[in-house]
Amino acid sequence: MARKGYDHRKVEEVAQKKWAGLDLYSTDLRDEEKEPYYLLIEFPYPSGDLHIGHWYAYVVPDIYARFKRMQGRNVLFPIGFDAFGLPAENAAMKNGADPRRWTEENMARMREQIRSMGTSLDWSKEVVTCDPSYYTWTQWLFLKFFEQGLAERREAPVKWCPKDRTVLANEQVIDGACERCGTEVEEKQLTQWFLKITKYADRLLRDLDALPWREDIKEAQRAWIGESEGAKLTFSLETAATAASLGKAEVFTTRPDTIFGATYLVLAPEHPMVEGLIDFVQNPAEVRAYRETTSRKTERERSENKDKTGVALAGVVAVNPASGERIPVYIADYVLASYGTGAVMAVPAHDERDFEFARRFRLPVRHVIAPRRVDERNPHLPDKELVKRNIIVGIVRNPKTGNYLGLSWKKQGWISFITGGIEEGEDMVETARREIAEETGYTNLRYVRTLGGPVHVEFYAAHKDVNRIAYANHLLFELEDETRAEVSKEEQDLHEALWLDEGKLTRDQMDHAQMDLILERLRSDDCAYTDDGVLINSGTWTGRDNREVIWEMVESIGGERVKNYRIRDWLVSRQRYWGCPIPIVYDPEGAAHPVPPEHLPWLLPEDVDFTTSDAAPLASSQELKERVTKLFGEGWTPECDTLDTFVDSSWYYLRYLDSKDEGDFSDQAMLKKWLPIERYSGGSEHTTMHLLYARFFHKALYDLALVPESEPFVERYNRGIILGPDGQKMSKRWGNVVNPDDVVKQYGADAVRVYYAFMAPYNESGHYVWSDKGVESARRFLDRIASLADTVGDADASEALMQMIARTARKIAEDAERFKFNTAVAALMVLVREFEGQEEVSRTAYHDLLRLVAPFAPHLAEHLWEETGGERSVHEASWPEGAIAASAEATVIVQVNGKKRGELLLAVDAGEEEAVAAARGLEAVEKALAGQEIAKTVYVPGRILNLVVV
RNA sequence: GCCGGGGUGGCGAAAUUGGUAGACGCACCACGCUUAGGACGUGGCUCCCUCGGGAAUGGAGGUUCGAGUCCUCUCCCCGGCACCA
Repeated sequence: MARKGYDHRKVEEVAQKKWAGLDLYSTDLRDEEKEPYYLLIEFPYPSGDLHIGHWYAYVVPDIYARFKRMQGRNVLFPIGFDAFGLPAENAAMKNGADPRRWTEENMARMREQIRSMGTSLDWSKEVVTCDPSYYTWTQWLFLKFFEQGLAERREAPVKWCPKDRTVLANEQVIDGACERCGTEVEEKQLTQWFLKITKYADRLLRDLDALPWREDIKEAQRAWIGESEGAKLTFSLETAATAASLGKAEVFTTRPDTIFGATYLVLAPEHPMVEGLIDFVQNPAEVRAYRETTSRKTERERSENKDKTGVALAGVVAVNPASGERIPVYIADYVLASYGTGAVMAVPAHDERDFEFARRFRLPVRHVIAPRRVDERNPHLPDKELVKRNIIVGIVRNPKTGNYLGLSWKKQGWISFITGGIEEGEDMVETARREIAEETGYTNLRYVRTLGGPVHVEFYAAHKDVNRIAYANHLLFELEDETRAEVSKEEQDLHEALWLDEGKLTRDQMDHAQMDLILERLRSDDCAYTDDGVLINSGTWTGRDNREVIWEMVESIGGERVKNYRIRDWLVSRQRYWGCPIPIVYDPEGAAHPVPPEHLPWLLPEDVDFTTSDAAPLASSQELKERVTKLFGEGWTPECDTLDTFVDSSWYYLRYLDSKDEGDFSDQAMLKKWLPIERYSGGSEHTTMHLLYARFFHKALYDLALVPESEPFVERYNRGIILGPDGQKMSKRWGNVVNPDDVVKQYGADAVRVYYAFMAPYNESGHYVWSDKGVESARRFLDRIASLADTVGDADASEALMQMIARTARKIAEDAERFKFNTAVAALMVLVREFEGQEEVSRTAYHDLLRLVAPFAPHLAEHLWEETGGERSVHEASWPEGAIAASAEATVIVQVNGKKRGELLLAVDAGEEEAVAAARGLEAVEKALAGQEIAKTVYVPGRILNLVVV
């Protein structure tokens, strides 16, 4: 091994020049021979500070692009720049630079850096979103949306970032703070442009199912869209005193089955009806004050403080459409104006939030769903009379000992709490006191509380010979002292009282099928029961299963079955300069009109003072004002907001297919040929933003017949995150940012590529600590491959080596499909070791090796290919898929009772008898058998032989 | 809290989908080369051990000839959503 590594700088420079000379990476989109493969990576924002983590995003997909080309596919692997955005503007404000120049300088630098990685990206189709030739089509598409009613201007509460001085989309607000700068967002009522993504919520959700994406990505989108199925129910509002009609309030609920338990109604403070109702309430000042306070609260303040607040609309009542009951009406900020109908029917017995509110405002709790428990030890018997009863279960605790009072049933051997039927009109607490006294003698009891609502318990009551349904009400008492009255002879014959410690309170010990609920309710203070069960106190529905009748109930009260979504319309207006101008003008009356297509691109003005303006910077442009006046007339005014940059990036992948076209946004024939994109690789931070927006855009364009498919991306891969060498997120603040230029200077681009490929599987959400040692190790591996060149000769390669090459080629191809380049590189390492064992390496074999190495280390492979007499470029060579001969022999693992005791080299078609005989020849096997008889043998030819001796 | 994804050596990870657990690397240890260090080479490297083996894939059970892989329960970590009715 004479060679001590290679001169990577020279090798890289020469190779990159050679590829440029051969024009290897300009994809011919119209090629008819090769099958197309569209591989997409998220195009970068030209921030100017490309760190080593960015390499991960480019070089690993590049390995795949190169591999696919060698497999004979016509690979489209394009790139561009997402070039509008705030940082350019902020830099401009800070340094007085021009945003366009700042952006262009950064792009120039990044093009060089990305090329230096040895990427095979196709720059000939580059798109730059801030170029008028691009954004003219962004504007054109926006106007298409406008024509379809998918772009709409309306007043709405919006999230405002005071630091960036612009509104934000919901997706850009994280925990009530601006996603970009962390400033707490404010809520403002503004007139803004929205794209109606909510119209597509259902399809965005449904179409996810068929996509072969990772489940966590799909789940994140599902959660973001947030579908819930329920009903809209209408409550009439009237004055309490005179029953004069005050209109109708529509509520959205997912639990219309609990309608009989609605004990009050809540409107969001911002609900449009409230304004009108104020005239009729007895406490208008209070209502106004509450609305004022809530409107001043930020999103974060509202969600941080979950204590319920609200104000009654005194004198207003709502009529329950199911029961006709009149119930009070409140406004409270736990009801959101922006979700559902902005109004809810409150069912404290079966909704935790309503329960909390009811407790605070002392509103009644009415149970209408009873959990169902069936006593499996005592099930209903056929042909027995069914008797329903309301009962109490008296639970008596002795606070001194912590024990509970039970009854031991003499004949039956049961242990239970004290139970008894409630007579018509009898008070439950009185019933319980009476029963406890009669059955146990204890009379000095303090009533503590009732444990939740009634429980529906089904069992066969042997002593009465009937099938029973008991609605059990659990009442908790505490023993005040041991005072005991005498217990009658009859009762004493049936059972005797005994004290149970807490550990005895289990279903195993106690004769109550509802023990789980009793324990749960004893442990924590009672709260809402939100599960399913049997309807009670619900008029004619009483006794029915809630899920069975839920939609019948909706129908019977004139409700409407609807789906509701958490996702809100996409707010796209930005009060910033460096973005795509919204191609809208306003007539003197203030009505919005599209800028006619002949005036596109609707250019971003340049005479803008964006450093001082507090409103939209475009408002300061004289040129824009004059332009509008000139084209549309006196009194017409421009739209001064720009579009969210996520609009620009929602369709860029379509533009790659015809990036220079001045007559259309893309090319229909090419869209048909190249869509959908086979694989889209990016970062997890875009799951509920870019990725969702792009899917929405694509569906809207599909409905406009502008694209041929309704989903843009077949597969989506989210890569892991590269941490600094200290295990922290790379950041200038920590001083742990790894500079790619330094690393590449020392180890070479190929070493970094191999390091990233080998580090871990790509499509996983892991965090990986950057390690110089890892790159060093990758470099050592490359040096070994380079050293092999010195041993290349003209001899033929052994069949064994050629077989190993073929198997490795297949292994890498399989791993590459799943982006598991870590195991692919491992296989290459094993193969290289095999090469190192040869005295002379055959040229053909070595060239095969270089072809396998080429996607990973494209520069070195090219250099060695040329050095050892390869033609043109290794990157034009095909993937070496040799035939793999079936091997005649295989290692069979010999086990005794499932434990490995040895191995055998056997013909793959060896029979069981032969295998057993051979195995018995192994000393370790005989020893393990220890003379015992073989009861059973399991033989999988070519794999395993298990001898079982009981 | 709800939903999703995961827990395998000191670390990154493998494991033909029920058939040799830890491939391939990093780090570490020993030896060799060397004046020395580095680089390189050879070997070792889950734990325990009386050197025959034994235990081990977060934990506890189960199914199976055989379980990292399948089932039940449970603990922990990561991600998403969260006053969404």
